[in-house]
Amino acid sequence: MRAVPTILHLDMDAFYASVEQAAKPSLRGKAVIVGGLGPRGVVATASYEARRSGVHSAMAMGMARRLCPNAAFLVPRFPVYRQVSEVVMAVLRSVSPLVEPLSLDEAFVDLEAGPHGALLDLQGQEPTALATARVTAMVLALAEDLRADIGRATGLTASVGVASSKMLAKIASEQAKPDGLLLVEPGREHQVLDPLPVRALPGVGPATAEHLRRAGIATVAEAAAAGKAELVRLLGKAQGAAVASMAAGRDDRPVVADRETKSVSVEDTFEVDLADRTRVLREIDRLAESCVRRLRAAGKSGRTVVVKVRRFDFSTLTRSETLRAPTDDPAVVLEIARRLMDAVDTTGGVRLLGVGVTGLADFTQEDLFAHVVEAKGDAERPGGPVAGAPGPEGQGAVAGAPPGEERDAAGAESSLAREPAAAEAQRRWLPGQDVRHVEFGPGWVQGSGVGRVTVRFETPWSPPGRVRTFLVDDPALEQGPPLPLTGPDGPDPEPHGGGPGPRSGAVSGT
DNA sequence: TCTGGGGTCCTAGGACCC
DNA sequence: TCTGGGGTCCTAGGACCC
Repeated sequence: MRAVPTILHLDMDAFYASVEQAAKPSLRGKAVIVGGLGPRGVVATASYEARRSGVHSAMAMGMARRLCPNAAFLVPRFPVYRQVSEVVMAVLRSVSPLVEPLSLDEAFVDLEAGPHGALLDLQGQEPTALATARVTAMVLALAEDLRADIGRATGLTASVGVASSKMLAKIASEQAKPDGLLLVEPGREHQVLDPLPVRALPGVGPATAEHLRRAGIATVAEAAAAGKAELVRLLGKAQGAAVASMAAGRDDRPVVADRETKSVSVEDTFEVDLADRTRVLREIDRLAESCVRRLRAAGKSGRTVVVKVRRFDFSTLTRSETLRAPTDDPAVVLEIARRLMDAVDTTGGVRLLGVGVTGLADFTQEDLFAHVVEAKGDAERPGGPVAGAPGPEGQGAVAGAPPGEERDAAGAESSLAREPAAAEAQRRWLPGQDVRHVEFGPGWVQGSGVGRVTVRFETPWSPPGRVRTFLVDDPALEQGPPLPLTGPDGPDPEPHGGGPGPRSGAVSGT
């Protein structure tokens, strides 16, 4: 807990949806929903326009479509989000080297570690009202500059919270949304914290909140009043103590810049449950290879292999095996994953499969992939996609060939090769995806079906563009590269996304 | 409406060792 | 013959976060 509000939390507003609105002029001011578009997809991000219809993150896509049928439903474009995220993090590092990213769109910054740290430090002085007011004014100016810099660099809006701890900085940025700034003055922490539902505390999710509610604890003030002993009794040692501290406003967690990766995993939910054992094992092979490729791209090896199975009824189990020494050999991981799978009953069908590696160590060997790859199709070749660059996310596997046609796991022919043309077209032209036409230039897929694909031709820096329809196999149309958000004439002066105009202020006297 | 994918941390029981 | 306590590792599951 600091005497001075020098921890900053920044959160991009409706990040994925705002990137799409910036990239696609025709979507600005419209409801945009980004997520898995298949029958089992969920919402990753909804624009504020879509949220007005009740759509939110993690909602089943089916429900989102019913609540907001006229929204634009788009597949996520992670390479673009990653690129924008790097720009955002670079702007944050211009203020202080101590930046802790929490995800692509969120980070903590420790301002005391930066060039302004000395100025902000009260240097052991009494935190007089005057000194505190001076520091508060400086931090507010700094944070407002930061938001403006991010607007200029990305064309997007961000919300910022500043406080004397991580917890309060994060709560403040939440309250500032969208496109706002909120600073919690030292001494006013309880004013902000006490009335909030316990759910607002980090680490208190639906299950814990329900547990506390049954014990008559609904707000942070009530949790604080309950005391540590009672909370430990209710929630267990670690969580009880954590909730007691947080509720009392105590949070001394430092901002940590370089957190080590502890596990790597890959999983896939299938559009239709897998019933066939052979198919299940083939998918395990694919996931294991993909997992090891990412492991090696990160320069790591691991000791424990984990497989994850979600059955038709959503019951989920994991099976793991630990080696004596870490490996990054795909053949080893593959063999263990298969063996673990042998002990799992999949009667009734499998909804999701996953393969992961934990117990990571820092080493890689070269060329272990060579022999595994030989019999595979182009899609699975390593060294194609750059480290960590995903293919289409959340695509899973489409219902494959009918069971009668299944070959054994070693079969050289991939199921993709025998996929019906219509299904192949469906996966080739996904809404939101970048395309290029030899005559009309760059655009994006608006939709496809019955042998046609509809494309809107526009770029981040053009006015809203026109829509044209093509045959799905039109040779003039191909996948395109994602375009940068900032056009040839430099960044857009008007940030997109967010909602109402900027707001900022400090929590001070009532 | 029907529930993604990538992670982190904690708990608890049993094995094993001292 | 009956019975220790503590530490560490492994496995499985669950809550939580974005």
